[in-house]
Amino acid sequence: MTKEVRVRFAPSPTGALHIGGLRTALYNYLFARKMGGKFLLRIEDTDQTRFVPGAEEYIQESLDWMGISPDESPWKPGDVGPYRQSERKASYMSYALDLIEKGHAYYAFDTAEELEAMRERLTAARVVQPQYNSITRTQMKNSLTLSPEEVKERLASGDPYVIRAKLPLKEEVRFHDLIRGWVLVHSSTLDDKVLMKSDGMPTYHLANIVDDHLMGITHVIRGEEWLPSAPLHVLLYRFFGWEDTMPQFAHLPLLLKPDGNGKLSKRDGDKLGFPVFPLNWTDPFTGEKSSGFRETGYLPDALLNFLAFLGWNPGDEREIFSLDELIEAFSIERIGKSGTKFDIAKAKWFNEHYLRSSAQEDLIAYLQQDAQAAGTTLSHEKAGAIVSLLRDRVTFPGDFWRDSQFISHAPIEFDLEVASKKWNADAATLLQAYATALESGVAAPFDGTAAKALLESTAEATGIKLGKVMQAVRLAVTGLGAGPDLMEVFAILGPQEVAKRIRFALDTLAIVD
RNA sequence: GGUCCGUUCGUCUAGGGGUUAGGACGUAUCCCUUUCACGGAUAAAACACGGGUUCGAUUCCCGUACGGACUACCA
Repeated sequence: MTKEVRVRFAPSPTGALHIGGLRTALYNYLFARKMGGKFLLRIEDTDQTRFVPGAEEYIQESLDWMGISPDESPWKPGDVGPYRQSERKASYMSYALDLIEKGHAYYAFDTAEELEAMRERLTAARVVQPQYNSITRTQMKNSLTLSPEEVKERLASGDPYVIRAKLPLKEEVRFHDLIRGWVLVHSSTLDDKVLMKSDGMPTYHLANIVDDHLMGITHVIRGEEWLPSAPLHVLLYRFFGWEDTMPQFAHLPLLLKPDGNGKLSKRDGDKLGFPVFPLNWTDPFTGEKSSGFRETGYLPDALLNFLAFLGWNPGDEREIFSLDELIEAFSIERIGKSGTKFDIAKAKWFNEHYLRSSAQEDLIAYLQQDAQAAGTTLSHEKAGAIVSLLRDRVTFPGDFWRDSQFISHAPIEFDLEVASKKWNADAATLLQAYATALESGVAAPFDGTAAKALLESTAEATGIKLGKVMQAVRLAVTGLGAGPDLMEVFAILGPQEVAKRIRFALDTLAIVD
């Protein structure tokens, strides 16, 4: 029997969860579900200087909103907790000491100034890459160069120190990445990374390996930015003697800027006018606000579908996938290798698709909410009519309210360009007659068909070709030159309101032809 | 600079030694239609470059170019 698949999403709570992080979480979730395994959330808060209040909750809420909640998390602990690294602090030191005992790590007492001096010295000597490594450590203050007595003394007197990994001078580090294949790195290009910081907290590298091991993680699916440090991680597994249970790695291609070059960043969203975060976020320190996909009007299913296809595809030509279908179709092998530019137009297309297939009642609820927020109320019936009218023409739920303003408000001014082209004596004659007919009372129900029949008979009676004046009719009643089916609009407005608007237009618009 | 990773239409991608290099978004045109959308149809649009290997390379290999990540007591 094979081991149960366990994967984790391990963000740091340093701000709003980036959309790229959300995609990483999604892929982890899909893989876990596909394999019948578990998806865990571990908060990597080992850098207390960067901790941002609210960030954890933001991560949780984002995942919940997307429908990809973890099976185990700080809020839903399984039996390998705690799920916050700050709460696991006590355990890391013993692992670091174990490494020292095995000869794979050492104490280092160098001050920031000494490290800086070392880098300057190496740069001056034209060393291409000044780093703390198997060569330079022989000239630094650490437990490899100092006498055992002095080390003991410094430790006892509370001298600040870090623990560094002792990397081999010459060794090929080779590991298999599920997405990239074999990756080969020579240990001489690696440096002696800090494992334990002087504040007693582990760095990412140590905490990550220890926790993944302790939590039984079988697959590490993370961003490509981790690829360069993966060899160090492999070495650490080896040092600990955990190589046989080392997780498999899969390094995801990055999300890139839509235009030029580089990794997609917060600024891009601001600049190009689309969100790069799942939810709205206000930085608690600077007060800076960032908009979210949710508040912009993206449906979770649409965002899910869009995100899944940024770097992955099912291998056939289907594009619309529910979460369940994504789970069914997902495989790590089909994740691409190259970076992916973020194209918001495609996201909109997905959103339109999902919006059109949404339940009528949901859309009515959106519209009624917006109306309420604007200080009015819309009856369920009227909201329903508006939703039916606009359903195929909107991108976001908020568009229902925005694009139906002409229904809630009679025009006070008219599109002058359309007026100059389309408003003429024939139109005025027809509208005059139509308004009179409406005012003299119409049989209920006044639906789109009835409105149209009456308009057609009026046109016939006045001898005016309807096709020639339709746009003028629209202009008179809505103030606009284009829009949804006019007769349905009339039905929603009702005969009295239509007549009233026509009278106003007749009084206001000058005949130019 | 160094190390590592990558490169098929504008974008997301399928494909893979011999194909009219397929799909989707976007764009354009046409149809539908009282307008605008929706929908339908059609079109323009790609294998970064140079060497190999091969009967044949977009596909395999090597270079070059370009892009990206990393290069902290951040993750």
